This record gives sequence, C-alpha cells and structure tokens, in this order.
Amino acid sequence: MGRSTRDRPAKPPLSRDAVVAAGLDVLRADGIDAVTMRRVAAELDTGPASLYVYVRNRQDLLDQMFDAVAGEIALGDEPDPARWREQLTALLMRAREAMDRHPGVARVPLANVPTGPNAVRVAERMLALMRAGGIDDRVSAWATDAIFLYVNAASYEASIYLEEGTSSDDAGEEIHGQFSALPADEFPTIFSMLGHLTSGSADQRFAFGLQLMIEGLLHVKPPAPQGAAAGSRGRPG
Amino acid sequence: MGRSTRDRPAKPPLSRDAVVAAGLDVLRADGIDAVTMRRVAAELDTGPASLYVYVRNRQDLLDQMFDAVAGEIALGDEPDPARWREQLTALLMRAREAMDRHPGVARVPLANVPTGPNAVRVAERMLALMRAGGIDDRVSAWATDAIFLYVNAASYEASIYLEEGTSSDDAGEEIHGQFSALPADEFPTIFSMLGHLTSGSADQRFAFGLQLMIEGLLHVKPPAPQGAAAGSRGRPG
DNA sequence: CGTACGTAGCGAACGCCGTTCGTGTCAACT
DNA sequence: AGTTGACACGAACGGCGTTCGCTACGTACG
Repeated sequence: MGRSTRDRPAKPPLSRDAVVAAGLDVLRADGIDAVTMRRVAAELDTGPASLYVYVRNRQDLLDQMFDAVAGEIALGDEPDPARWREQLTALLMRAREAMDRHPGVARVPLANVPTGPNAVRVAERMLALMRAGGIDDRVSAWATDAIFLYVNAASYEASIYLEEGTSSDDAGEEIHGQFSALPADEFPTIFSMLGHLTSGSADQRFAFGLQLMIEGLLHVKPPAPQGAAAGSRGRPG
Repeated sequence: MGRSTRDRPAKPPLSRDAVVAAGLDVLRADGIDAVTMRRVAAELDTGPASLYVYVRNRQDLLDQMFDAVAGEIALGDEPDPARWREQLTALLMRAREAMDRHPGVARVPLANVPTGPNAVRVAERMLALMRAGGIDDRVSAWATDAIFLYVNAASYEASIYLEEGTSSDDAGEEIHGQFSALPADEFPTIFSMLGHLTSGSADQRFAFGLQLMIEGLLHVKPPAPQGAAAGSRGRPG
C-alpha cells in the first residue's frame, strides 16, 4: 500500500470496492447499458482484464452495484402501528428514488432475486411494517415479492423513457396519439377512457400502484396454508 | 456455406411475417437472448443483412414478435358482470402462459409500451372487464398499467430461472438456504417468516399477486381528477 | 546484498453481437 | 433487347464479455 505512484494524480489502488464504485459512477452518468467491463476499466485507468481479479463477471459486478444502491435507501423511523401505511409507502418511494438515481439498475433485481445485505435490510423493514399493520404473515410474505416486483418494474420502465430522451410527459402524449388513431368502434372502452389512460405524472401513477397493492393487503384472502414446497395445484377459482 | 437451392426442398421467399415467424421459432427453442439477427437469418438460410429489408432493427423485430405472442392470448367469453373477477384473473393467467411459452419475451413490454394490435386488443378486454365490474374509470385506467407491469415482470423473472436451469422449486430452496444463513437477531421478521417466504409454487404466488391487485381495485381511492380529462366523477371516497 | 517466487496487472486475442455499405442478381417493364 | 429497380447478401466496422499467458514488482529468504 504505502505510497502511490507519483506520475499519476491520486490513482487509488484497485480493489473490489473501487471497481464497484467506478461502476456506480458510470451508471449514474450514462445508465446501465454503459456499464461495460471496458468502460469501467477505463474509468480506473486500466484494461478490462484487470477487473476479473475482483469480480467474477459482469453480472457479479451488477449485483454488487445493486446492493450498493439498496444501501442508499433510508429505512426511516421504527415501525409505528398507527402510521405503518404511510411508512410503507414512503419506504417504497424512497426505494424507487434510489433506483431512479441510477438509471436501469432496476433491471438487476428483476433478473435475479437480490440477496445482498442492503437489499435484505430493506425487505426486513418492509415485512416489519406489514407486521406492525397486523397483516397476516402469509400475506406479508407473498405480497412483499409482488410489491418489489412492481416497484422494480416501474423504475426500470421509467429508466427506458429517460434513456430515449423522452420525458414521461412526452411518452404520455405519444401514447395518447397512438391510441387516438385506433378505430373507435373496435376499441370502445379504450376510446372512452383515453383521457384517463394518459393522465397523471409518473410519480402519481406509481403512488397509485402502491396504494392499489397496499389496499389489497388489507382485503386479500390469505393463501391456503401448506408445506414448504407443495407441487403446483390446479388454478384457483 | 454456399448452399444452393437444391440442398433445400422449398425455400420460402423472405417476408416480414417469415422473419417474425423465424424469430418466434428461435425464441421458443432457446429464449430471447438467442434471438440475434445472425441466428434468425441462419434460420432462414440467409445472412443477417437480408433481414433489414423487412425489419428496421432488432428492437423492431422483438416488438413484432411480442405482438404475435399477444395474439395467442384468448380473450374468453364476453364480459359478464357476475363473473368479471374470475374472467379477469383467467385472462391474465392466459397472458402469462402465452409469455411463458416464449421465454423472455416479457422483457419487451417492460422496455417499451406495446402498441401492437394484439396487445391493444387484450388491453381493451381488460378495461371492459373492469368496467363490467363497476370499477371507476380512473382506477381502471391506471390499474391496468400497474397490473400489466406486474404480469410482465413476473413472467420475465420466471424466464430467468428457466434459463438458469433451476426450476422455481429449486430457486425457492436456494433462497431458503441463503435466508436461513442470515443472523436471526438482525433480521427477526424475515427469520420468523422463513417458511412463508419460500412456500408455494410459482403459479400460486402469481395468482396471489393478481388477487392482491384485483382486491385493491375494489377498495383503492380513485386518483384525484386533473387536467387531461376531468370527466365523470366516480363515487366519493 | 542478491536471488527466487507468488501474484496483481494487463495486452492481445477469440468469438460473439447489431448494423451498414456496396455489389451482385434477376424479374418485369419499356 | 435493353433498362431499371427491388431484393439479397458478403464483407466489414466497431463494439461486447471473457480468457490466456506474459510482465514486472514487492517480498521473503538465502
């Protein structure tokens, strides 16, 4: 360690953390597709082969980066049974904001269940909030999956629009245009709902989706109790 | 390499539909990542450059393929106010099955809002079912977005496990293993819910997620009316 | 002080990818 | 018969993830 080379201004030594940090820099600057081994290596003034000492492969790097992003999600105050709904909503909106600050990371948890310490920490808090709200354990467990899926998908979708340069409002207008070109007699319901289908900001729509699922938490029937790994049954009625 | 026409009995002429059909063949056989321009071209006994006559680029091809998959989703009987919930659930499960038959296509609608005729047809039916159920128009419109997002994300996630060769049951066991390795005092809620977190088949969990959102439909407060379309006011919250 | 060695670092290459360019080919029309 | 135009495609460009095996250096040891 000791002294670093003098001809370069403060080049930090390579390390797993340094690689992940460089990846996050690229991510914030140019989105997930710009996070290539070559680009990250360039950020560290080296070649792509050097990264493989600290990272198994690209997917491994992305997984690490995601957990770092998850580490930015503040948990907020301790679960309070009187306020658990707002607390839960706020937690999920902070989760989305953290991901939105890193365009496209949301694709990572969609592609494989995150088990990093920071992601687990967020899941723990989420389950604790539901328990504070008196939600059935089976409902909490399964709903957590579904809700994270929704949050991640929403963030990922938003990052695409961002990448294409179209703001969410422009996207709304574009969709409005495409839909109003449809034959009204063939798609009467869409036609009559045109205004609603394209109204609202991305934030408003996301918040609505959260309310939809949280409201469902309170009214859905718990799944039938069962052994840890039952085979697939017939479809529910 | 230089195959002449006699090697092959009857080489069909190239066309947009033929390209899309070849893409679907590759998709069903080896998943979305195998759908490369080179592979699809090889399926048609030609070179990658030839495809660009019928398809703007790879994304365009994928979009067409997705709409073809959406065309496989049966709409079912006419919306019936007495059975709209089961009808909606069944429609969405058929949607997922169609996508699951084409591993990874679900990434396409996540990446840009589908506006193909078949996808629109499914959306129209979905909205009609909600209207039959007496759901507020604003709720229907926004919830459709959220629910499709969930369905697509669930199908995409499942396709990843399939690609990795791990069945969903194996994945459950793997996650169970990783979770039970966590310090119990740091993650008490997860620890106490371990059984629920990893129980159930993929189908059961998906069906639960649908019920969660549909139940939410019935109880969520409609979003506040605003500029784009201040139409009929629903029931007051 | 000289030497040997383990290893972090990395240049170069392999086999993929999407896409473009310019040329070949041939049917249909003049 | 000559001309034209659309379709087809070989070859190439610049990128990607990943691997191989060489360099060069800090350190431990003789």
